Amino acid sequence: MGRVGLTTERLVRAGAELADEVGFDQVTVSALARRFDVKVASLYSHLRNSQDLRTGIALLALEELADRGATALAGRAGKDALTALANVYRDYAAEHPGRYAAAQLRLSPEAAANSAGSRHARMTRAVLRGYDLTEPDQTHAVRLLGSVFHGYVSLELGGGFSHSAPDSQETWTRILDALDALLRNWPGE
Amino acid sequence: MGRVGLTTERLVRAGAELADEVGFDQVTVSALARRFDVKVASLYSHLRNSQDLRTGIALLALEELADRGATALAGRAGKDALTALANVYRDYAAEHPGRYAAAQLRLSPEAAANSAGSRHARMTRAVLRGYDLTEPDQTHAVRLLGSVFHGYVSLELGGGFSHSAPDSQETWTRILDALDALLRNWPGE
DNA sequence: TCATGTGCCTAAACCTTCTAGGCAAATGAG
DNA sequence: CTCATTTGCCTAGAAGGTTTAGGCACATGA
Repeated sequence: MGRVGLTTERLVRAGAELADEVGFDQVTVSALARRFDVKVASLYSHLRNSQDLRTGIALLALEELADRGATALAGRAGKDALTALANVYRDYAAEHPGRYAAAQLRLSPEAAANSAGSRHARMTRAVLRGYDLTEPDQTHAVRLLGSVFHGYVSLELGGGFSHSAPDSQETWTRILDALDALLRNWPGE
Repeated sequence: MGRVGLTTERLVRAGAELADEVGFDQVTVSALARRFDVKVASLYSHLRNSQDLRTGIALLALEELADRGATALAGRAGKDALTALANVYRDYAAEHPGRYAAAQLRLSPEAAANSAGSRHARMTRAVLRGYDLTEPDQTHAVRLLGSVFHGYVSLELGGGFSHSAPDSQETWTRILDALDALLRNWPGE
């Protein structure tokens, strides 16, 4: 039996693909071993445990999302930037539902610190530079946008908006309009 | 060995408690059997399978949430109603994190039809009666509120807003102010 | 060409899910 | 009250996932 050339990197990537195909909670060390046609124990030279694999997929997803966000925001401002960033999350979730689910994994403090989480916060702040908000309102707005993006995408992914009129795309567009209006006219205290 | 008096009902309730204590994804038929000091196989007279248990917990959580919502909305309108319903979700998630996680479970179409899901949609519509929205804007607004409530609560539960200023309660209050302002001034097309 | 280390292996323990079949306690009919 | 039936929890066991320990062989660099 020759060597297959396993690395943590390759395992995490394959795990991410597996997650998109069968769902994040069906990602198992055994299934991954099958995919590489290798015995299960062999993976434990590259992974501390199965949680390690899941964390790796989560970190990968967060990086990919941040990369897409950075690209989308380049050269945009105001509502254009808002829409672009919002669509990054929604489109990524549609293309990679397993990875998106992974990105919601509760990370340990150390893992969170090493994650792209802060890039996401910074991107949202970048969007808000197009609106006239100062602290602490800007932080409130960052959290609102995070909530809406995450909430909408995960309800949509769960099938919450399918099979009922009006269609989800229409609502999405109108919600972004509404957020833009709200940010331009943020209520003072 | 006497009989313990297991029923599906009791198992689901105990499963919900277990979920709140150790997390929804740690809820297992084995752990439940341990809790009743009974052999695992005994539970299979009352549960078709472990997914059945999880679904039962999800349905219980949705009912409890809807009950709390109905109580909170009684006699309230406008922003008062908006705040009351929003706090139902947030407080329930804080008190019962495992059950709240269960409520996010992707249900089969049949289970969803038997769930309290439609009560939740109706409650949100009831809140919106205090604002001047007609279809299809009302549906857009229902979806926005669902997204914000769910998104905020799940980010908060995941620890997203802890250990950074301003504190989460402050943001929550300001987000509800902002949503109220937005609904009173919903942008037309 | 040999020494070393690494990669994947076998073996085995332990846990969770789930099915089949059995005994005994509870229940209800006569 | 007694007996038949139902029901509740049991033992046994298969199948699959996680994880550790230890081994052999292939790759690498001296």
